Amino acid sequence: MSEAAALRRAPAQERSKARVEKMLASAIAIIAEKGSDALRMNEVAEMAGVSIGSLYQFFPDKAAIIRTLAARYNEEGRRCIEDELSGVHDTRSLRAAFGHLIDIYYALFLAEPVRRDIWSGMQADQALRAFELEESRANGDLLAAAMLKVRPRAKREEIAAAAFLIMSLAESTMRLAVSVPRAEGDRIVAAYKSMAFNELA
Amino acid sequence: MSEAAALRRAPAQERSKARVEKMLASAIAIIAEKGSDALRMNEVAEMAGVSIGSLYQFFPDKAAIIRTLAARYNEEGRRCIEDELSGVHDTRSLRAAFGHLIDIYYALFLAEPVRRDIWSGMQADQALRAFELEESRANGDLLAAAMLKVRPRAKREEIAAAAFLIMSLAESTMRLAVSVPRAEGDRIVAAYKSMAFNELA
DNA sequence: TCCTTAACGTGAGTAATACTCACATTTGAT
DNA sequence: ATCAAATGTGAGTATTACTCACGTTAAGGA
Repeated sequence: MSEAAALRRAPAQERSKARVEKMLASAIAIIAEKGSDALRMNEVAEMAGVSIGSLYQFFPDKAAIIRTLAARYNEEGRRCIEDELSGVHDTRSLRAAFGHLIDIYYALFLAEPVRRDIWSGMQADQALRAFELEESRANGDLLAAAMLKVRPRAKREEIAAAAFLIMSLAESTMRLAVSVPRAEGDRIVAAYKSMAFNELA
Repeated sequence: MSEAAALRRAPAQERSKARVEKMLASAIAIIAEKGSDALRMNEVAEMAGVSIGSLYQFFPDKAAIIRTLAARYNEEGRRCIEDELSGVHDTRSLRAAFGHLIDIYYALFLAEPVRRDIWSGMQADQALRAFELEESRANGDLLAAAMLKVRPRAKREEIAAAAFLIMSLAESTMRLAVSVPRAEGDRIVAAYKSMAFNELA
């Protein structure tokens, strides 16, 4: 899985597996409390009750921690997308599925501020920004497949670009929406649904 | 102006004014060559031919340099927006103006990679992210005014939210478009125009 | 049960870099 | 000419990501 690539060495024993999870949980706790800008490797190690050396035994660098967490959030999002789009067979169901998907995403962002803070951490590193782009592309491919079902005669390249854009901007919209007062965020999400609906089919 | 707030002390004499400009020019050169992740304060000072102390005499921290550069790019963008939207009087002219605006923006992003790299630098700091949000809001207000001219009976709050979103996502779209091969970028920009058109009026 | 080996664990130490500060120099006004 | 304010300097400090030489534990074979 994608997590493996981020790790310097996969934990083989149960003992170390639990320790790695504790490191990640500590990182989440710190990000939740102080934001990803304030994530300090020594603090992660201390909170997890391990030495700084152990932390680096498994994570090659700080970006690897951010990347691992992002991969988990992305995987959760990916499953939502697949679930929602699997039953699409016409324009009506595509729009319904997409609208539902946006609602779920928005609820996730509202409930878990760490989701947004992780993203901030991702932007600090060139490699992480590239990773984020790949994830959006994968999500775009899923949407493109659903759109092609509904509009089989459309140009594939245009559908692919539109789908990529729609999924990528959905993320941007969520980050924007949770950065402003709730009432305004709701209006922003509604506006995005409206924008995307016309482009879907 | 907004630059003043970013400076620790405004240069009063001609001599220092020129030196500050040289510092900014050096920062741009470094970002253009190696990206904003690789911006080093000592290198900026060295390239500008000043001591590290002089650099900090005017810029309180690294973020201030990024912020000053971003403010200049934003001001240029703001003027484009005002110019284009000033003549709007109906749906047709609003769409034409917006389409033209996007084309200009895209051309700017393609011609000046530093524009995108500056943005990456902005995301590294909480205060800079907040600054970026304010800028998008200001741009959104300009668009909202034009939209209200065309749709005077619409709810102001909804127009404001839609305009804010459209301008904010326009930036996101540009960054995405210049991150992929040119042909794909063109399709993405076209898709965004199409999405936004429906929401404008 | 003992031995071997690989996995795991440690934390003082290194390197890079943002930023400071005590002091020197230059400029403009009187 | 003289003073004060503005400007200029760079060695030094603080922070923090990351290393490495060495110690400890667990699993498997004899």
